[in-house]
Amino acid sequence: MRRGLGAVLGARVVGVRVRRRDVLVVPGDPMGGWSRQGAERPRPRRYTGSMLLDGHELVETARRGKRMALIGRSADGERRAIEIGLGMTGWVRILPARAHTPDHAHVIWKLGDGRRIAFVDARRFGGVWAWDTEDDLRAHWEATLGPDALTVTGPTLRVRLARASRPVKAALLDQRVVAGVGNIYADEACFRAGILPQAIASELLSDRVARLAGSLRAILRDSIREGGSTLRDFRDAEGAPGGYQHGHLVYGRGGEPCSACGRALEQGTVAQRTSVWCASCQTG
DNA sequence: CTTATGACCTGATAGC
DNA sequence: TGCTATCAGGTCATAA
Repeated sequence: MRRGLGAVLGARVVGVRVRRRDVLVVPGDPMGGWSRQGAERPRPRRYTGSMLLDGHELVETARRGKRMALIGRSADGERRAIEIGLGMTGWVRILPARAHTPDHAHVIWKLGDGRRIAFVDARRFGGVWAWDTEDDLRAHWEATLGPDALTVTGPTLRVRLARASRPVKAALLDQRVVAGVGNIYADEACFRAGILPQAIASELLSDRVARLAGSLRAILRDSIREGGSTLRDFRDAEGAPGGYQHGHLVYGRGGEPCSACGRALEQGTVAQRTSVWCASCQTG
C-alpha cells in the first residue's frame, strides 16, 4: 500500500476534509495514540488544515511495520508527517478525479491535480496521526516499534525473544518486539520455521530463531510481491485485491491436510488469537 | 516490568 | 425474508 501511495509524490495538497474526527489524533491529544476508546476519553484538541498537510507538497512515503506515513513539505521547507495505521479494515485509496467517494472515507486529502487520497476504514480500528515534524514521527516509531520484520535478522530477533516468557506467537504479534507481523503471518512464519506457535519464545535455540527470522522475511517478501493477503476487505491504493491468500499454508486451513506431511492441521487459540499449526511438522 | 484480558467498531455469514 | 449469534486481518488501557 505504501508503494502504491508513491503515485501521489510531487502533488500538492489543496484541501483536507475530516469527516469523522474520532479517527484523527493531533499533537497534544492524549497519548499520541489510540486512546479513542473508553467512556471518558478527553476532549480532542483542535486541529488545523496545515497539521494535515494542507498546502504541502507530498515528498516522501515511509513505513515501519504496519504503520505508514506521508511526508509533506511546506512552502517554507518544513517537513510534516501524517501517520496512518490501518487496523483490520482500513485502507488508503488514491481516487482518480471525479471518482465516487467510497463509504467510510473518514479523511480525504484533495490534490492539485484533481485526485484525492482517502483514508477508508469501516470498523475504525485504524487511525490517522498528525505529527508536527517528520523527526517527531521517526522518534515515535523508534520508541514504540521493533525492527521491521521484512528485514529482521536472526541475531536481532534472538536478542528480542530471549527475555520473552510467553508463547513465541504472542511475542511476534507484539509490535515492540518486531514490527509488521499480524495473525496471518505469525502462523505462516511459525509453520515454515517448524516452530509451534505456543512454544515459549525464550526457550528456542538460536538456530531455530534464525530460521524463524528467515521465514518472516521470505513470507513478507513473497506476500508483498503478490499484493498482500485479501481475505475480504484488503485492497491496495488502486483498489486491487492481493493474491497471497492463495499462498497461505496454514492460516484459515484448520482441519485440512498439512501441505508437508498430510496430517490434519490443528486449530486453536494461542495468544488470544485463532491459530493453526501442524502438530507433526512444528515442535516446541 | 511483563503478560493477560476485555473493550473498541462494523459487516459478513451461518443458523433458525 | 428477517432475526440473532458468531466471527474477523489490531491495539489499547487496565488488571494481575
